[in-house]
Amino acid sequence: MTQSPRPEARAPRGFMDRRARDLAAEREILTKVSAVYEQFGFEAFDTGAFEYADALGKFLPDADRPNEGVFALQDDDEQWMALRYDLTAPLARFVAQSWETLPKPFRRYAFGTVWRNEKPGPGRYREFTQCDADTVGSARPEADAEIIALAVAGLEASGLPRDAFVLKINNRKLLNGLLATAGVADEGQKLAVLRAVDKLDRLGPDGVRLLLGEGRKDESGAFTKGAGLSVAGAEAVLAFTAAGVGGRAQTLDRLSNVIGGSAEGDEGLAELVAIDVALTSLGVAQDQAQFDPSVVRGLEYYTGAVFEAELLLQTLDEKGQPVRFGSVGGGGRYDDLVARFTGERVPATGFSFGVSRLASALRAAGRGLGAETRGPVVVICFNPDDMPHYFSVVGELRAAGIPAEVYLGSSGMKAQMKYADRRLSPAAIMLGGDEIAAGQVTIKDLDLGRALSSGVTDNAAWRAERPGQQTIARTDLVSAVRAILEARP
RNA sequence: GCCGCCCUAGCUCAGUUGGUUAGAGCGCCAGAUUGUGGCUCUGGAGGUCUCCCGUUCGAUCCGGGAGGGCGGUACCA
Repeated sequence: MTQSPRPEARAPRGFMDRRARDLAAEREILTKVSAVYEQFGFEAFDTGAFEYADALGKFLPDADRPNEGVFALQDDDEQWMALRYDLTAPLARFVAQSWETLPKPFRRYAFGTVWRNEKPGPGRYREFTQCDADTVGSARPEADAEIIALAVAGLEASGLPRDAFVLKINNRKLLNGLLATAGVADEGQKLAVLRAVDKLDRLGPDGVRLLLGEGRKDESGAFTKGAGLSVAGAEAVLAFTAAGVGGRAQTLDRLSNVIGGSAEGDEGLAELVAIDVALTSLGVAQDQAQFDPSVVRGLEYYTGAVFEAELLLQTLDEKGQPVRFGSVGGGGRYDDLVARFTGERVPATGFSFGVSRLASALRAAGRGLGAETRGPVVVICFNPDDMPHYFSVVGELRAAGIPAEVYLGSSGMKAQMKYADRRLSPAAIMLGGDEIAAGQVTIKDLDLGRALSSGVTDNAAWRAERPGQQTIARTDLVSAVRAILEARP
């Protein structure tokens, strides 16, 4: 037999192993957010992990670079398939495929894993869970307003404090109108302007001014080419992005002064007015959803309103540096996505957030599942011959709704106690020869012991005291364990 | 993708001006404690010093390349 080298035990980079604590936090988010979304009339919906690559749009694998951006492989009929990189593209495909039979507008939400084949970074993985809610088939601004209200309600339901985040709203048509007035028609130039504005929070107005004009050299000496706007054009864009201060009505007033005149800009303004009216009657407060012209959302496919859920938390990392959480989710109106399949324009709008990102935001806000996940009641194994007794105990406990297990390792008693301690078990059950003969059980309250152990200095005394330990009639097992659980939930 | 820094035990890091057996703290395992978690003490396991090529009598250390990590920048459906 040939000696093959041992594989290195490690997860692929960008892929995460998650233990009970993280999974519990994510499951809780999923449960609470789903309830809110269903209350808004959105139905649960999911698609498969793979799509045919051409359905995913711009990142078409080719023979040379089949995995650029996505994880792709060839089906046995030679068709390229790719793991979905978001939940919107599969939705567009499904809607195009099922348009005739769907109730319209189609309102759905989805939790699902998505994959991106790109360089991972801190807080950036190649596999993660997204949650999306979308309305397909309504061009009304009220559809956008409902998505915004739903996003606010969903984030709040997940446990994010109301003052820990704000939904920022903008409309692509405003900037398009502004640029049209300034004589910018080139799509590439428009995109460069969007990218420049997107960096406002990081580079500040001066850095963005450079990027709107000729370009900017950063600290490392690298040069980024600018959008090539005139000085007047750049100033107009900057004035526009600075208009988002105060309540929604004030921002609208200020915007109408800055935008003035262009047909597309006026259309965008009118949509924001309608959104404001709807939000107000839906009870979404001024400090929960604001208009902010500096919000961009990089994506090319947005055609109207865009939103971003920004975290306002100020926290410090291990080194004491302030942490910018930035955006926890975003979305907007995309009226052209279904048309890629059908040729027919179908208006759509939606919001999306990353579940693990939200979970870490909740942790930072002190609202995460702080407690470790509790272990089961552990039945100590003294002698394998007595297994039937041990299993009848866990059987009773389980039947009473109490998580329980028999220790099935091979270590001695001390190690078994340590095991139960490490699992954060509430209690250990001891059923040695003596107890079995006497029809009794010994129950050790581990929580009580944990509370007392910090004050103990002498090992012999600690062991002699046996805090929280009681030997009772076997028939009282369940009620005694239940008493321990209820005393310290 | 581009630029910079880094890679020694499970983790955090010492160290060798290139010389036989590479260390610490924490963690892990065991004993002291025949059926008891913490503290303490004692002992133990665990390393091709990231990999490959080169220079050298000799490389964990010097040079080149690759891989991985971190930071910045670009991109981000």
